[in-house]
Amino acid sequence: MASRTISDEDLLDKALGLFRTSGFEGVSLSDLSKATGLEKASLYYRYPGGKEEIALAVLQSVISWFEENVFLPLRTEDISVRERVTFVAARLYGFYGEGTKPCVFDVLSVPGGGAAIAETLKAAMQAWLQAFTGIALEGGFAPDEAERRAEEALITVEGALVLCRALQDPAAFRRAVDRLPELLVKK
Amino acid sequence: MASRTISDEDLLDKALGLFRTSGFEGVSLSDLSKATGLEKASLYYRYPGGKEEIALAVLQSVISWFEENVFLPLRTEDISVRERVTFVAARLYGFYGEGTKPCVFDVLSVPGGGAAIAETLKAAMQAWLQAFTGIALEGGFAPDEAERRAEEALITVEGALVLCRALQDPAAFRRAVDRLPELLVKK
DNA sequence: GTCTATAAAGAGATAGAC
DNA sequence: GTCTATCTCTTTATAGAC
Repeated sequence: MASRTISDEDLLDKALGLFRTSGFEGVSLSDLSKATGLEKASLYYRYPGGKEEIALAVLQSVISWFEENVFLPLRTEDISVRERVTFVAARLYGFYGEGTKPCVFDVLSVPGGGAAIAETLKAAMQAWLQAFTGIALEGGFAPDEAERRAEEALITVEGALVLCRALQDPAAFRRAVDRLPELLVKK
Repeated sequence: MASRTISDEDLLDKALGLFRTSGFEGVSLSDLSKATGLEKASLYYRYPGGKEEIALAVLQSVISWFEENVFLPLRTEDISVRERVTFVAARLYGFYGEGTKPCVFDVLSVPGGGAAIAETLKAAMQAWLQAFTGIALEGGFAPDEAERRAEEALITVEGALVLCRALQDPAAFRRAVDRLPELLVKK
């Protein structure tokens, strides 16, 4: 029963599922082993840095997803500014499982994962903020107002996900996502 | 060197400091022992249920704080509606260390603490939502709009704290708290 | 009511076979 | 490249002295 190999992509996807719901400290190598079908030693072969390196790779894969599905579409001028925001809102709605799946940026920002994770996280949030600021500028707001609204939009997404998790009810996330176009595009 | 006793209040306050920053899984009994000055066996004597019972007691003490400093002031008719919101905003600003201290409702909503914690958390968030809805009604909004605004206000507080933690910068919380009066009171 | 001491289970991590 | 086996440290939890 040799090589029950799993692709890096699938592996990180399984790991993402664990980390985003249980957090860094809440996930053990045994959990990762069970979820991926790889023994612990095999996980160390692929990620010599252990759990921290896996979490960091998860984070980077999520950042790639954002670049492709959020940051890039917001800059793509094929469609109107409002349509871009609506498109991205739909992507985010899916990525967060209609409000049922926590934000890995939020959950992994709880200390325990080490400095590399904290710094990667910080950069990711800054990039997200910048992307929202950019579209708000294109949406017709003055620079200061655009920054304010980008921050409010990001707060809305993250805050709604916290609310949904605590209330055990995803409904607030639907309403939050629906607010994004009004927040980022001037009428 | 016998009874280096610590009051329940001080004990839970130390425990709150640990849980709100590191989460349930990120805090060990050794951490609690160091922070409180009590040996682990003594912690079990006071809280036979161990870490879960301590976290639950922490949660209940925070809920008591909210009843006294948020829910009750919002209902107290000595001062104007707007003044009540401003007062509560200032209390929240202090409780969250000007944006430097995470929300224990957020952090403890990550699974791992057991069902009792999850249910207590849910009830706490519902109570907070209800308190904000009440003041928004008094603030001059129609029932539907009051509910919407209460949710948005709660999302703003929680989301801003997530942002501050990830960005390692408390500035957004100041702006979030300042938005509460406009959100909950009609001009 | 707090302590020391320790049990039992689980964690992260590595050696070496295949 | 994945496995089995094992090592060490930390975890939760309890027994029993004071």
